[in-house]
Amino acid sequence: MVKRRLTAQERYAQVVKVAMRLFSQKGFKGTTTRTIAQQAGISEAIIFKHFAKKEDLYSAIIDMQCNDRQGQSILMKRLENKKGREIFKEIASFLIQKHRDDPTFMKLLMFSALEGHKLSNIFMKTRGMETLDFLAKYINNLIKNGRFKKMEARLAARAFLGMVLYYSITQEVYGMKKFFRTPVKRVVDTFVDIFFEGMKRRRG
Amino acid sequence: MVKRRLTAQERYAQVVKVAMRLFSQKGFKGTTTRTIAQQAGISEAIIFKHFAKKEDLYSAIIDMQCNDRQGQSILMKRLENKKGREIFKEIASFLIQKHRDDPTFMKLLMFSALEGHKLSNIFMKTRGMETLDFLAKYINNLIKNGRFKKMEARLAARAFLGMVLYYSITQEVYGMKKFFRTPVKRVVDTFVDIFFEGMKRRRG
DNA sequence: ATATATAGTAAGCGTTCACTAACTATGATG
DNA sequence: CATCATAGTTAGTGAACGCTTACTATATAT
Repeated sequence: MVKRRLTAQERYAQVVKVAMRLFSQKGFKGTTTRTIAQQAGISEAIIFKHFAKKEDLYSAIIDMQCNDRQGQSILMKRLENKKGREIFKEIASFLIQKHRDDPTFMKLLMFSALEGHKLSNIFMKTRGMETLDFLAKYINNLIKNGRFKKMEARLAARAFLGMVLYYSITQEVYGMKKFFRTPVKRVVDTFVDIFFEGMKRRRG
Repeated sequence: MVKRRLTAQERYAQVVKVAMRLFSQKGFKGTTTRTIAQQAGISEAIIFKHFAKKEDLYSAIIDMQCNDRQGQSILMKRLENKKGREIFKEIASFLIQKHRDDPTFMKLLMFSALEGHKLSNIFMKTRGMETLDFLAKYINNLIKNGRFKKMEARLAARAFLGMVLYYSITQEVYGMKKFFRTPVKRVVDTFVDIFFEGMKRRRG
């Protein structure tokens, strides 16, 4: 088994991947370039051939994550044949499962926001807002056709995303999954039921 | 203006306070003992007279925060004359306002969870669970007297806290307050309305 | 086969980190 | 006023940090 020499692009991508994992586990300050090099199986100098400064690794991660529409398109496919309550169920279970299977990006985003890097800013302004607006738009439709009561749609969207994403944060980051092992389906059903019933327009 | 020499206890408390502020701004790894000393107006060596290791500052913060029942008792006083929907409104506005006025502890807790310190673990196991159980118990009462539908109370409590706390996180940590300036009252009314109506038992 | 571009390494640079030893200044007490 | 416990300082320590320099190994093109 001989290690093939990687091309610049391959190595670049690998280092970004390793850095992302480590930043999400230990934070930017908590991750050393030495460790990144070790985990990537190369010498430190190689990292600095590709990235002038350690900080530049963060920019590369931003590019990668902001351009990666894979997760979004998977979700959109899953939403195609759904409507009403099922839309919210699909979104909730998608998010909870995604973060349960791999909390890397969620943690990275939290670290980024706390450490004041641009990643969280850029991501929130683009992808975060997209998600919020998508939900708000959908909620607005339900308001217009009278199934939901009049309501500030974006605020309602934040309420829904709050239930779901704070659940993921407490489970995966705050370690609640050691104490609460409720099946995803029940969690989703409960959250969506509360939200959907709470949003319903009622006569009288 | 001559600086009085502080007693050991006074200095101890001051250093903990400064450390807490800095840890919440820059994280544990991102805060140097030099900076703590500077901000406290003393030399580094003094810190190590009180705390054998930098890590011990974290333990001191845990003690301080876990024993501080001030916020909780203020909230309990405010809840005394309230019932029904007003309880949830009071809790929501208390949490949102508290974190808006001073997000220090929220950020500290997030950093602690991400950096894997004991603070978040201990706090969640004690105070976090207390809050959750308080809410769950209250929700259970409303279920028993038939105003709320049958429901896993703890999960419902997490849904409500999720709306509220994720709102605070996005506002204060993810920088959403630059874009969303909705008055607290409207946010609280919206969230509580969704939750309370969503939880209501309905005939038929 | 040889030249050339480049992936990769070894070794160490100056700086900053957590932490310490050896000392000095202050203030309360007799 | 002298004593003495202790709050506080100065000036470092070795180790670890981000980053660089000067070099070697390997794949590819002619």
